[in-house]
Amino acid sequence: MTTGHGDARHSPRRTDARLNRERLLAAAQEVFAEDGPGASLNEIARRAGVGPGTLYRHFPNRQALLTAVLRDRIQALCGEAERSRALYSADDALSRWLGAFLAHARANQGMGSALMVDEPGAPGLDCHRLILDAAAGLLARAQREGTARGDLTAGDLIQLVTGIALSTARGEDPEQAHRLLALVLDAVYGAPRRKG
Amino acid sequence: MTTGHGDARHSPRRTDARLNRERLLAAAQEVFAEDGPGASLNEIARRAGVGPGTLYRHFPNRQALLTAVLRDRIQALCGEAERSRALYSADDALSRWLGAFLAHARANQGMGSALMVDEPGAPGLDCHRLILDAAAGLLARAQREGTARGDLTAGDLIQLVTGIALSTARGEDPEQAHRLLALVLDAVYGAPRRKG
DNA sequence: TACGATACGGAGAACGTCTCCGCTTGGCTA
DNA sequence: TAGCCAAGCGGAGACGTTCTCCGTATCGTA
Repeated sequence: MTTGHGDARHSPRRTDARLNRERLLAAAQEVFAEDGPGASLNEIARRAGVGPGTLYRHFPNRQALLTAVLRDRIQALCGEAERSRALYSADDALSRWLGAFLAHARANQGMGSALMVDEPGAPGLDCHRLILDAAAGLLARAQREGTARGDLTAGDLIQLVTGIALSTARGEDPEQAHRLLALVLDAVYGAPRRKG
Repeated sequence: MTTGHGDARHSPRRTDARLNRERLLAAAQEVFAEDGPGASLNEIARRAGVGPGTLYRHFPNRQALLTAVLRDRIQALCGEAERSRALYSADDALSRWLGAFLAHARANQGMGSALMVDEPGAPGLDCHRLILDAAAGLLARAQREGTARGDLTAGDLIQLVTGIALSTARGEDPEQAHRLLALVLDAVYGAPRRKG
């Protein structure tokens, strides 16, 4: 893995700038977790101990900041897909990973989902493609070696699970997301049913 | 049908007030359709030709305005459930109505969905229950007379379709929502699959 | 140590939500 | 028809948020 690739792209030359960037990411992680993806960027800057201008120089908009915060986790999530692939059967690997993806999207109060849904800039695309590729790999294998139905694209699958995350993100029933995912998985593994 | 019931509850005594309320609703319908549920309330007031204060007296918050705008459509939607019930088989009635519900939620850019997800105040509850009851009626019949699986609640079903609406509301592929709904319907009518 | 590029920070413009209160106006009563 | 008064209007303005601009401070280098 090219360790320096993703990081070097955004790391400033001066050490104080790099430090501020890290402080901003840490603060953003906190505040987003508390107040959701619509949290005040001013508050993030304040908690990071920098001015608003500094925040906006490092991250030109909310989306860029969200993407940066989630980048590591999403990379980890997609790495998990590889491991899942090695450990479990084709169907189980897909199911488990979708569960992890759902948990991730929900834990971030739809932030990750926001990345999938809204994509105003290029930064979101990275994560979108990353997730899409991970899902596509698992799905293709489940279609080849498992029982997943063939007429299903990774994009649709991700969109559906993203929808579950979005609609249950603020709900009070913590089990609901699991039930809905199980329902969807039933469809994924069930034979396509022709409609008369 | 008690025609005056829902209307009388909110109609002001003075005619100018009632007129302003109607103007506000019309403007809100326009602006929400253009800019989504996060549209500027000031802009709505401006386009209605009233001051912001007037808007906030009639509708204390965004949610109340959203609810009022959607109220008629939601009532119509739920009325459609009754008609569907009479015209089609149990399964078809459910499928068709869910399709209509999805179209409604998407057409409103997640407004209707916002009603389902966020419910800070009582006004949202009306619509939520209305929709839930309509869905529950159709689902119960499809479970009794049709092939819908028994371990499924109307709440879960609505939440799932709401999720489709949310995640596809801003998407560019207009067919995706239909595909996702079809997939979900496969699960609804497929036999529950026990997981080892 | 001195210099120049780099980055900081906060003032402030623009916009949004929502409130308050003095003025207007509709509808009832005589 | 005239007059009263409560219901209702509207916009100024307090306050929060996003995002920009530019004078100033600081880092890294020579």
